[in-house]
Amino acid sequence: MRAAPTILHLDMDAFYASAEQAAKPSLRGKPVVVGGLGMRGVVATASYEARRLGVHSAMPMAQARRLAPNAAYLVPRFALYRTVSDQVMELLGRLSPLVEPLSLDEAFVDLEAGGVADDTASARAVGGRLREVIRAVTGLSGSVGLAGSKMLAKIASEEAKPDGLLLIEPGTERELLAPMSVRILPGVGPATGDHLRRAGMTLVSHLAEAGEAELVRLLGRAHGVALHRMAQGYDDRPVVAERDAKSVSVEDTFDVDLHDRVRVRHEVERLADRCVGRLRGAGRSGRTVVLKVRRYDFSTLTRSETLRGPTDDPAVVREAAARLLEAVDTTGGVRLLGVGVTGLADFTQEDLFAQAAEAEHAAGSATGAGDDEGSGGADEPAGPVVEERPAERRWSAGHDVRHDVHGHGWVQGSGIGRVTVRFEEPWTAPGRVRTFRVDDPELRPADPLPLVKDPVDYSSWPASFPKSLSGPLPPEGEGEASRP
DNA sequence: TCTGGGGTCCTAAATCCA
DNA sequence: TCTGTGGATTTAGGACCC
Repeated sequence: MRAAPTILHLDMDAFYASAEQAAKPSLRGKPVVVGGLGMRGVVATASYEARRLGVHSAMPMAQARRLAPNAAYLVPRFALYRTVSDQVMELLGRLSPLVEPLSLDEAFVDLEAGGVADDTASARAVGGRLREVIRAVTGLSGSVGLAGSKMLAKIASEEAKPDGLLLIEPGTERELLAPMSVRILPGVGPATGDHLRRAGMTLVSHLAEAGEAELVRLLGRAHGVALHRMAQGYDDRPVVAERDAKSVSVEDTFDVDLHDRVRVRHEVERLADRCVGRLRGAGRSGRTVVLKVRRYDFSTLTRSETLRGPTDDPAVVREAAARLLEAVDTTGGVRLLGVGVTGLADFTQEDLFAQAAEAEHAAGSATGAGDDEGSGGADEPAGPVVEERPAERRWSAGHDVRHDVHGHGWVQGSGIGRVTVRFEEPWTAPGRVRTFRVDDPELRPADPLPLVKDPVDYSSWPASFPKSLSGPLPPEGEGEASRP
């Protein structure tokens, strides 16, 4: 364990929901729930207003609607979140070459490796400034945890939420952890938590007292040893930048269970194509193809097949997935299908063969430009299934639009030939609502607007601060959450 | 009243091989 | 040649994370 608390964990507060509130002034201060709107959707993020009503992530959407019938329900807009995330990660990258993103809204930063902090005071100052800059650039708040290890930095940011900063002083780690629930430790989820509770261990102090041998007996080698160390506040995992993906997968849950075997086969092929599209988009290839099937009763099984060498050929993956499906009993219905590829490589063994072959008969088997993300397999294999694309434009709730007369807005809802739009921009007051025919020629889909109109120039941060923020450093912990 | 989608890591059994 | 051992690889499943 390093002496100084120079590992920083940043966690954006209720990220998706906050981004939607920043984009849509009329939703600020109101409960907002972002997640899948289908009949089998779950909550991805709930705003703090919605959390007060008992809504939390991973909750079935139907349950959320009962708890918060008046909340705004929105589908996630990953393009927007990724844009904001990129801004945040770029700022973190200025603090240190060692930035480890965990998701769109979370990352570790090794401040010491970046040379921007080497003691408690400087770390706290950098963390505080970072929060200011993130707010100025993105319009959103993030919470910061600072400690001598990843685990403790993450626990600190968790405790600091929302919109706070917490630094764990060196030497106070064990007493801080001791009275906390075992569930705060990374790797202790519902199952392990239950397991430990049945053994009489609910607090971190219980784990430390139990001893390594006992935990290993209970949880197995790797988990037991790791947990015992964590319980004592000991964690020397380094911050690792740029970790390569180890697998690529796609999956779909269907609104109603699939019973038709032909349809199931067809969906598996589509998933295989989508998976390969993503794989190619990342410039990778993979050797092991995995099929995932969730049945009507939620029982889940996987089947996998390892090829002789890595591939990024859609036909190869499709055929492997189809073979795997042959060995699966789907009577009773299929709830979810997934296709994945693991054993990733940066090259394809068949590359040379494929290139030679393609050069030969230039008439060529469909190279297919299969790199499109999302929009689904463009070219269907010849078959009787002709999917009619709905001619009517789709206006999905929450998405941005532009009207020739009324300007920028977002879709509040649509149905029976009508679409309702609220006209407002991130920097305007809450706007008016108007309703149009779905085929109104003056109404078009639009890209999201940036959340901040004229961001202060932070291009030289952290080397220097703009005038408006270059006052003296706040005294210890001012304006930040203090330790409970 | 049900339970998303994208990943990671660990375990254990079976199998193969030197 | 027979037997045993130990490792690596493949496969399936489970837990966990955001």
